[in-house]
Amino acid sequence: MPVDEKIFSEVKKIFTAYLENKELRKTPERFAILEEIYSRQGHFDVENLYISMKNKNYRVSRATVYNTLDILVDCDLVTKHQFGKNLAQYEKAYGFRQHDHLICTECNKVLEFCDPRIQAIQNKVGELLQFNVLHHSLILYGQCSNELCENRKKDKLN
Amino acid sequence: MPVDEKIFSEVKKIFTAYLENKELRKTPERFAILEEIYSRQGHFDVENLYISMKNKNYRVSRATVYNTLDILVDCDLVTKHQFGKNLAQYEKAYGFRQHDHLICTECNKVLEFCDPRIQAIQNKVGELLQFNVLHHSLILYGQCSNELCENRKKDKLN
DNA sequence: CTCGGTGCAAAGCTTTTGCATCCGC
DNA sequence: GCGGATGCAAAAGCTTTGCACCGAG
Repeated sequence: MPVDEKIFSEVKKIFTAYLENKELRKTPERFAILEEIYSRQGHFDVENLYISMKNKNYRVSRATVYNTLDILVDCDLVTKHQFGKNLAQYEKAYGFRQHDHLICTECNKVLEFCDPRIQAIQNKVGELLQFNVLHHSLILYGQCSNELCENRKKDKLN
Repeated sequence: MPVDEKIFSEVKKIFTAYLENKELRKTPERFAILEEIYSRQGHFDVENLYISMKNKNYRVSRATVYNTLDILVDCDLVTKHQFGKNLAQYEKAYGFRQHDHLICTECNKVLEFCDPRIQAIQNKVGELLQFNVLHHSLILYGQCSNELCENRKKDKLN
């Protein structure tokens, strides 16, 4: 079984268990959305996802996409990001290493990185301020190196 | 001179220099907005700020508030946050220690903290990925201790 | 006097809501 | 069959835009 299918079957089990536990209905739309998300690469927003499903002639509404994403975020199968814009970005979360983001303020490129010290900070701050820290969001903003930054290339041409 | 007035006079100088450097006009609205921001405590959103100024019978428009906030964020006198909601939160940034945030997912309380290791992470990741990291946003999400969490208190009463 | 900035209102976008219909349990 | 979930469209909420007028340089 390919890695992706293996992950998807695990994810489906987790989602099923979560829905049963919360006494929510196991509708075909919810599983179709989950499948669509896990077949994608990288970040996406609600409109992307909605259009993709429409293009596959799947009958869904935006309302259901929003509803299902909320549930998937709740059960940690999907992560929601607010990268400074007013458009929520989402990302599949199971079976992929937890990571943080680095965003180029010039070309909007998003890179990912991991640093174990963040976990340490999370623990220390939680202890200090008596908070039960469950998750975090760390975004570094800057400019990527000249060779890679598309906007700077354009600037040079002008 | 009180601390706040001293800070405000410094901030005004910085803003003036920035506007001159960028060849932007030094309009009374821009300085009134800056003053209103620096006379506030904690976080605020555009509507808060707009209403406050209206209540003081100052004639401003939302458009000007948005425009001026963009400029103030550009020159680092104001910080913009997206705390997971689709409503931008702002905060004065000069003369106050740089810090990060801890948000209670139950009662939405926002605490602040500092940890020098974040600077180290920022430097290391920047070097590793060839990024010129300029600033960051770290938000920890969790639940505050029972005694402090208003929502849990309410839950207990019900 | 010029043209950037402002106020106001309208438009734009993302997200939420209301309601009739549908279908999982 | 009941009541939660869905689809659709309308509404809501934040932000941006267009345009006439104002005023900083």
